[in-house]
Order: sequence, then C-alpha cells, then structure tokens
Amino acid sequence: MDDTLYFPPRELAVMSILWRTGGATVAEMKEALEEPLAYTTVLSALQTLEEKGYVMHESEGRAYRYRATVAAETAGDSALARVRESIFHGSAEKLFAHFVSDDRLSRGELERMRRLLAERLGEEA
Amino acid sequence: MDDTLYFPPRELAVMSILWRTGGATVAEMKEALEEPLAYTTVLSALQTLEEKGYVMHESEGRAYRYRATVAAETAGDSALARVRESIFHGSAEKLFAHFVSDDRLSRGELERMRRLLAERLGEEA
DNA sequence: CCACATCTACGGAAAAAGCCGTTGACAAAC
DNA sequence: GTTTGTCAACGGCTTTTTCCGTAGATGTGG
Repeated sequence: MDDTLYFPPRELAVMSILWRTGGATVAEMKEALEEPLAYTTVLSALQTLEEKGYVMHESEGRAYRYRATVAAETAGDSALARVRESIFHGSAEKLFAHFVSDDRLSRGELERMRRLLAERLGEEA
Repeated sequence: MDDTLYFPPRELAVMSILWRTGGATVAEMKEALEEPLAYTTVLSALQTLEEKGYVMHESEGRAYRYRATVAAETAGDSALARVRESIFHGSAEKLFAHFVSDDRLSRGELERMRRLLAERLGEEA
C-alpha cells in the first residue's frame, strides 16, 4: 500500500474546496473554483477523484453532495514530507528555516508560532 | 508570468537530485534515482525539464552535465505556498502547527527551531 | 402535456507525463 | 581497422490529466 497522497493541480484545487467547505455539490464546486470550467468538467474531476477513493458522494435532493474521504491533515503530512524530502534534502530544519524567513509573516503570526513551539517543547518534559 | 513552479512526481525526483548534487550526467542521474529506469527514460525526463526551462546542460567530455536553473529555495517557496493555500486554508499558522506536531521531530530539532524563531523575532525589533 | 432547467452518465479528444527501443555518432580497446 | 561501449537524438507507445459535448433522466412552471 502506497500511503503517498498525490494530487495533480486541478484535482488539488477540487480537494481544497471540499476541505474548506466540508462538502459540495457539482454546482457549488463549479462556483467555488477560480477558473471558469464547464459543468461537466467539474463533474469529471469529482468522478475521477471518487474512482481513486479520495472522494465519496451521497444524494441530496436531486443532486449529489461530494465529500473528501481523506483528511486535509493527512494530505498535509504527505505533501510536507514530499517537500522536505525532495526540496529541503530531507531536513525539517531547513524547511522550517525557509518557512519562517518569509517576509510576509507578521509579527503576530511569528509570536503565535513561538508559543506553539514552546508548548510543544514543554509537553515533552 | 506564472511564477507557480510545479513538478509532477518523476520530474520532482529528477530535480531533487540536481539540487542535491549541484549537477549530474544522465548516467549519474540514472544511478541516483530510486527506481530502475532505462537510460533513455532518464534522458527524456531531463530533456522535458530542459524544454520547460528548469534545467540546462553543458558539455563535459563526451556527455552532458545537467544543472537546475531554478533554486531549490524558489521551488520550496512555491510548494509551501501551494500547501498552505490548498491544504491549510491559507493559514501559515495551521501549517506550522501541523508541522511541529510531527512525532518524529527530535527535541534537538525542535530546540533549534525555537532558536531560529527567536532570532527571527529579535531581528525585527 | 410541453417546454425548460438541472442533474448524472458516457464517450472522446487533446495535452502532458512516463517509458523505452532504435539509430547513429564517437572514442577507446583490441 | 574492427569491435565494443557510451552517448544524445528521435520517434512511438501507453497512461494520466484536463476538458467538454451529447444524451437521457427527472422535476418545475406554463
């Protein structure tokens, strides 16, 4: 079993909306997507994802409501591991260093991160 | 100009080796890749990447030596932004929280991260 | 009942990604 | 000089991804 979750760009965009909303009909999905796509294009994407097992659907009135079957956190694990491995030479610290060097991070964000890290270090005592 | 760098799985594996080594011939690349691929398969991957402008080559003896034209850090920016956007609802803190919750992080790693973060917060004074 | 809107299923085209065999160039080994 | 090994170029095939039109089902308003 390969636990490596991988989503190509468009499929990731679809999953992203499912994670945000908790579930969506095709029409809602089409609306939520940045790019204007045909209705059937959106449906196809969802059906492809369903075939792969990353999505399921249930009837809601006359339409289907689609939901993710994998948690965003799980996908996050996989994605971060891949980024660490492939781009930061397997080093979590390198990834972290690069992550916090981003100018766009506000002081508030950084301080909340510090608090989180302190808690994480504390709990380990 | 679309500054979004995206590498499908195999191409990412190739880029990863170029970032690690600083450059590689086809034979070296073939050797370095996990999976056993035909020589021409590896060459094709490099040529595809070159066509996209992510890689260049120079002659070295009778062979070519390939190098990345994009820095790993640049690809890292792009990848982390995508992960943050798509999976962690655009929140750097959520990404961070998830990142540090990983059990496999050692105390030493966590402490070095704390130091990095402290420096980052200090320099902003 | 009929037109209209909304929905899924199905099929298929086009492009990207992945994979490799064959070919011909070239040099080193014999 | 001929064989052998290593190299890049090229073309071709398969699978995956992306995209959409058509068809058929079903409900709604007139």
